[in-house]
Amino acid sequence: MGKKKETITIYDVAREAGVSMATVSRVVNGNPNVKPQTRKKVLETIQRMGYRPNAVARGLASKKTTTVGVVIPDISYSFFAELTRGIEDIANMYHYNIILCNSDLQKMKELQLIETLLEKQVDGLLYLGGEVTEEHRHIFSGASVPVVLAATRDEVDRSRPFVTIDQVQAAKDATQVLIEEGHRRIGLIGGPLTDPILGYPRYQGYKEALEEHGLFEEQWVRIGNYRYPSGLQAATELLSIEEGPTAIFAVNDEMAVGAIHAAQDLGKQVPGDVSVIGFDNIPLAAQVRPLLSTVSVPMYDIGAVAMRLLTKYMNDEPIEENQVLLPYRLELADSTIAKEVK
Amino acid sequence: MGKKKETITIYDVAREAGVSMATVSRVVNGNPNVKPQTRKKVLETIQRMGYRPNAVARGLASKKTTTVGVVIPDISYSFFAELTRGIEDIANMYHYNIILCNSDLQKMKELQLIETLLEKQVDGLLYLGGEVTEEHRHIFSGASVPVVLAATRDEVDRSRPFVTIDQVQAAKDATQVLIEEGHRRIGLIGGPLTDPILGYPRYQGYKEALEEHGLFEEQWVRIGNYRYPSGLQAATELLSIEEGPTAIFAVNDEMAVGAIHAAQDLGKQVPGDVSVIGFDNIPLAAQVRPLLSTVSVPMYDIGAVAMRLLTKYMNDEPIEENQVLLPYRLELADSTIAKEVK
DNA sequence: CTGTTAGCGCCTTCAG
DNA sequence: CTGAAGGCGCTAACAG
Repeated sequence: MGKKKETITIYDVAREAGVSMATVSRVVNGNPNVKPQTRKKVLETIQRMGYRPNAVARGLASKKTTTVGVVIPDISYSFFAELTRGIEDIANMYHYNIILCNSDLQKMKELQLIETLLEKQVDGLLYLGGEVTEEHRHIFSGASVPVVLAATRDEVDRSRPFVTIDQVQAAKDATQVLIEEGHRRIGLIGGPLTDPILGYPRYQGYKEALEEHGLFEEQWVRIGNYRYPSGLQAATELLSIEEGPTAIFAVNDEMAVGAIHAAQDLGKQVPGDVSVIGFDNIPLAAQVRPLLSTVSVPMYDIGAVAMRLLTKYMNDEPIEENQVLLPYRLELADSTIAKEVK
Repeated sequence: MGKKKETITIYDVAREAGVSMATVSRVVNGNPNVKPQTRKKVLETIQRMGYRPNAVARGLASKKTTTVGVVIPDISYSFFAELTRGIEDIANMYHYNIILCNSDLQKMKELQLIETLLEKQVDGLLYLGGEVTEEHRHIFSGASVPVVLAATRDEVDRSRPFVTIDQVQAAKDATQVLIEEGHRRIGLIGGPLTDPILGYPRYQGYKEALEEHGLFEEQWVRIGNYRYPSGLQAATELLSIEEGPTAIFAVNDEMAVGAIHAAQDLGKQVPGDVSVIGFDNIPLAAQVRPLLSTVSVPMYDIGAVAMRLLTKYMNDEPIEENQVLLPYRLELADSTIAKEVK
């Protein structure tokens, strides 16, 4: 390991094969302007010498690294893991690699990572799930490479490309399901309302749906941190209230499953005594009893579409739509009573 | 977006600040041999001109990219997502970035990705969870950068560094728990026996434990693909047998949870009628009722330790141990009867 | 402490 | 179809 092999370069191959560096470069890059016979000879000596092209040198000379930067809140969240899979698959398909960075949604860390990625001369940048502040806008617009947002959007710079879903409407639809089931007291397990990406919009959708029926009551709102334990706890509180909620909308699946277990731990039946609906449709939703009703978000597709959009920018392909709201779907399973409304 | 800004280089800064490129390079790289006053002046003009160092050029000149390659089976598996988080955190701490590649355990894809990563001049390589074949050994030993294995090992080249756990012993311990509970018919939901990394070793541990008590019976072995549905199905089969198993060891948590649900769907109590124990201790294990007993594998630590080991190689630090078997722990919860044996 | 000078390995005109 | 030559932006001795 770590042997300091004397690196063999394009120059060595050229000498060995009796051609010029330019010719070797051409065959390495699949340039058609090479006589088949010459190409064959070069290919052979490349093989024989075990030559491996240096992508860094190529990057410096060509100003392309075939690498894209991906800034993500936390890869251990299955939501983002799924999204990243979509990104990587498409990236791979177009022969790009991805540099993955976890930001934990810390603004300073995000900005610093973006800066680093730009220094590394990525050909494009994908910024996932985080807030877009003034500083972000500044660095994005100063970048010489395309930047696409995924699972988030910029509410100020309306021209910034993005791929996500309509959070407000989806949350509204989910709440609507519970209303149509006849519930009058519907609790929310939300995310921080200071979170402009998920927390607030989903709260807003919930609120709008209830207000249209005069059912909104602040007392049934609890705030969690998107993780299972917080859902468990919030639901335990809500369900311990005398004359409390008979249904709960949790703004993501982890918290929703926490809510189901809270109900069960309190001896309540789901959905008999309490209906629960989640959001995202991560694998966990199908790995719990009762199966969780949820808003199915096309996580993989968000990543894939965002990456595809980015490749279009990087290759100067024509772009018809650079701001896409992907469709979501209500996945009604066993934690609510109503089945397949639509 | 994508504006072709005329790139400003170290040379521009030097001219503007009235110093040489070397000096600018020094301040950019924090070299102490610069008069404070000069440093200040340079820093100012860097700031003013909005100069951004080009890491590709630096990489070519210094032969270091501060980037490591990570080849992983599938980031959407929470096991690997967790592991990757450990890797990235440590990488970040040492100022490295990671290029992440999913291999889906396809040998050809693995080899091709490794090749690409080496072309990109990564300073080191982390190979996770996959089999190490002759071709792998060949490319690894030909690489001029260190390669560390994580969550896998090379059974042939006994010198290749790795970080993982003792799979056989852990599986044996898990099985032992069920034996000590008094079960005589213990089913296995395993992975493919052709999988030398997880499938076979965990099967082996199961088998050894049972054989020591004369309890091994081929008929109670079922093979899944590590995913929830396969566990559900395998368990449904096992539990439908007249005089079938009264306990099940699933070689990973997803399948184990599938087994719990299979039992419940058949009207059986867990652990009253059937005990279930899993393996890995992914978050899901704590998000199911009853809480899953499992073998707790330090996923994050495997990643972190492997990355730390890699940094040592990359920085030529002294290395005391380059093959580490991390400790695992039996996490006995509610899907088995015995509590905290130790 | 600071400047000069070679490259790092490859791509890309531009001639021929 | 092929070769020669000039960078890409930066680091790393080596002088001074």
